[in-house]
Amino acid sequence: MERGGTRSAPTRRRLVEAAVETLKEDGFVGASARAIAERAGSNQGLIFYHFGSVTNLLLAALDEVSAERLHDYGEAVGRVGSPGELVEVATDIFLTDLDAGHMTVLAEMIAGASSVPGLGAEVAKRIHPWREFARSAIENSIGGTPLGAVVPAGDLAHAVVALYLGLEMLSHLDGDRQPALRLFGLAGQLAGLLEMTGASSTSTTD
Amino acid sequence: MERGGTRSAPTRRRLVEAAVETLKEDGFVGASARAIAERAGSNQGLIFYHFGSVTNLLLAALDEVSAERLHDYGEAVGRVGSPGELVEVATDIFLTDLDAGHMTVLAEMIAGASSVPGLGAEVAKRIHPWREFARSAIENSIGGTPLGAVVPAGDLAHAVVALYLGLEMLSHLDGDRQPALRLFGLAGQLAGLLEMTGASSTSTTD
DNA sequence: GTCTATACTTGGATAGAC
DNA sequence: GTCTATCCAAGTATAGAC
Repeated sequence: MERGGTRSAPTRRRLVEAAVETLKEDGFVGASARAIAERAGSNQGLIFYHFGSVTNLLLAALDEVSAERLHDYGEAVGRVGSPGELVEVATDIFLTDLDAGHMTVLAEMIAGASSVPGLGAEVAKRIHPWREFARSAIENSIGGTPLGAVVPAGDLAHAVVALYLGLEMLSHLDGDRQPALRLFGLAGQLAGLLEMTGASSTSTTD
Repeated sequence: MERGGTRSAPTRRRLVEAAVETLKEDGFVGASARAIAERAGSNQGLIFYHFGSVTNLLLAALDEVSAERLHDYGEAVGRVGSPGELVEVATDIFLTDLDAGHMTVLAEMIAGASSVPGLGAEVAKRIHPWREFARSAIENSIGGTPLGAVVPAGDLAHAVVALYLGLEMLSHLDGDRQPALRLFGLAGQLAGLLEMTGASSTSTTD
């Protein structure tokens, strides 16, 4: 239901969506005010009216993707206990993100941050929740196990985010997602092995 | 010792070096013909004379870094046997690359490839040797062990390159190399564990 | 809030003098 | 092989009409 009077932000939203799409398809370099505005079906000047600068719009795009992804991740991981299940869900998430290009937005913003003063800190701020989410999911999965006692969840989370990012970039580069797929298969096997050797944390009453 | 007559390619080399530095400091977006030429102390037009386009110069820069790195890697890994030693050497290499910004060149080129048609394939071509090198080093290290029988070296190499890339991007983003450092420490511990449980491949005559 | 028009800057690329 | 000058396209950003 729409209000006839103000209807405050349809253009703003369209610009953000267009910015996301442009980052996915044309990368950071291709994400100019003109390119984004054209994709949004509106004009270039509105970007500066609504966001002040192209950079701010791109950050809004990153916020959008970040929020959406973290929401979906939370739903997916909510009902996960064992490491095996976690890997299974992570594989699913990874493939979804890869095909939809969600991570491309992140990767392009990180790389682009090298070129725009001050952007790095803003991007870092927005990546922190991803790492924190991974840490929490990992802790819930291996927190009570011997492995969890040896390997700090925070460090592992950092590695997972980095690997996630690197795999996306390589997959995107030559359009081949097979190597990444095989890796997740491998991770699944290792997780299965882990569940049999170490004590699992799922519903084990001692 | 310099020849007085032709002295064929000093400018060309200076441009390549300047391109490398510019990619490191200002990223793909900042690596314009004018910015590179200024850093090289020569003028913009020479880039097109020598390389035809900025993109070609950037690829030459990537070639340069790639060749130099693979050479150094080869030297370092040449005398490595056990997984523990491999991790040790890898840590050293990683820190060197991180501080020198070698991987930044790679990361920026991969990210920038999204924006320039045809660049992706060229960059992919130049990354292939890195993966192949990693595969070979891994195979030499765990090839004869039980782990090597379960985990394909090629898949692991892909993961290593991806992780390497991802860690560089995250470290570069917020200027904090501590998380990456802790990870390598962790990897060292795991490798040590591996050497004790599984059979090591180093000089074991049965 | 949206559109058109425009100022200003930077960048890729070429021509021509030296 | 190098430098200057220049063209043209694209980018950011603002002003002002609607």
